[in-house]
Amino acid sequence: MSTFQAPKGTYDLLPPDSATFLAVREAIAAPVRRAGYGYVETPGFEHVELFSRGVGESTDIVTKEMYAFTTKGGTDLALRPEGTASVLRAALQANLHRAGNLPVKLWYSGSYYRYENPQAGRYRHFSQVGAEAIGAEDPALDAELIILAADAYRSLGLTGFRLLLNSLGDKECRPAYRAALQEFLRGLDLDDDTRKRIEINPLRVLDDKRESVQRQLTGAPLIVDHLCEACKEYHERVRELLTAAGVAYEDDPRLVRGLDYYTRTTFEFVHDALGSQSAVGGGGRYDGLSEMIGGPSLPSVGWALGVDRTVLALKAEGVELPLPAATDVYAVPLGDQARRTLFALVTELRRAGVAADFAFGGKGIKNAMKSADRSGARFAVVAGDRDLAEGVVQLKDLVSGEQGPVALSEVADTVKERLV
RNA sequence: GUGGGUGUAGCUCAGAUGGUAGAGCACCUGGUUGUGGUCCAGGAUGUCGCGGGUUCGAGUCCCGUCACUCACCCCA
Repeated sequence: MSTFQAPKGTYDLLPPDSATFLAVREAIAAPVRRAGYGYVETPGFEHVELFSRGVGESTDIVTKEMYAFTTKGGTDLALRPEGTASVLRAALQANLHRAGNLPVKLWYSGSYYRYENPQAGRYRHFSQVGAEAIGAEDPALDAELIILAADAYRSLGLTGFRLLLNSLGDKECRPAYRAALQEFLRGLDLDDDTRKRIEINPLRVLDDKRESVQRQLTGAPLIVDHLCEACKEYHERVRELLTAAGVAYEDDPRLVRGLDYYTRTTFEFVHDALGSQSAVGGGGRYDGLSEMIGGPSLPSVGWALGVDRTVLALKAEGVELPLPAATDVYAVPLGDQARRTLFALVTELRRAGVAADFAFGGKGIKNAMKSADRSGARFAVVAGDRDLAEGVVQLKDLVSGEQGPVALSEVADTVKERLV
């Protein structure tokens, strides 16, 4: 232990667990890559305004969870609390939407930061893989993204997740619904903070998990009953396409989500074995966000899936990902001559595409063999003067324990053959 | 921001009513001077989170503090 430890709400990714994280990131990314999404990487911080205008002044994310700071030059920046606003900003800045090939499809993978009290599944520094389809209004696009996310979870072997689906309406129908909801909520017995929320963002009151609040919400007007024809039609198409693709969903008329930019389709993937922080991923359509941050009208849809929480979900379900061995061959030299020869052999094996490692540090054979065992390697290559005089090494199968001489020049081919 | 729980060996954790700190696993050495995983024999390991108080004496009781953790809120 050093004097320092990772800051509150953060943790280090270390072997062997870190391999699972990499695998999860890749498993989530694979389906979107196959669907024509291109990789985008944006800075870890942005102008604070991008988030306050994009994500919404009334959201918790902006009002209390942002790591905001002022630079020496007087610029107000914030560590990114989410990905969508940055990605859209980057696309607009580079005029990707003018290349004439809408939608612009992008995916990303990175770290996000929120100043919150940590608890199970909730960290101040967390990882998301996200995908955004910018500049097209088409229910098939909403469905595509949802299907890709569901397929990603499935490919990992997860079975305990559910998909919650809702529509939040658009600028046609949402204002009327909002007013109706406000009127209903004002008549309830609620605390001051919640009363304030009624005026700023009434929809989010529906999401309150406190029982005292939920009890009063039973007769609340629901957005489903207030959708305009266009939204109703759109939502119905999304649902049809999901069903046709074999993706099960649950209609959740109370699903709101905490970011202001969502319109129409919203969804959340939840996992029931994760305790309080059950959302493993979520997203939705954000038809007005581009204009909010000074761009043209670009109806878009996207999602972000939490890497940390997906890993927790795998653990909760007892799913072990099939991770390839980090090392296939471990070289154990006896004596100086053998060190030179085997080190060269290790380099040769690596260049031939075989994962190989070497007993560094001049340990004794017993220790070196123990290291070979712990490396997870299938084979150990042992050689001393005796073997080298005959131009061979001893190739030992660490699973069966069988060992035999192999000509030095044939080690690579032999190993490759026996590994498959 | 607000509550609850927990801090003892590398890890998981025992240590009623205060009396000089333990187990399992892991680790190291040897049995095998050229062989791991099994087995056998032996071995090392602690500012008992930190600071103060009570006491002849505190891992144990009291106060404070820090860290971790779970939950509210919110979300990935």
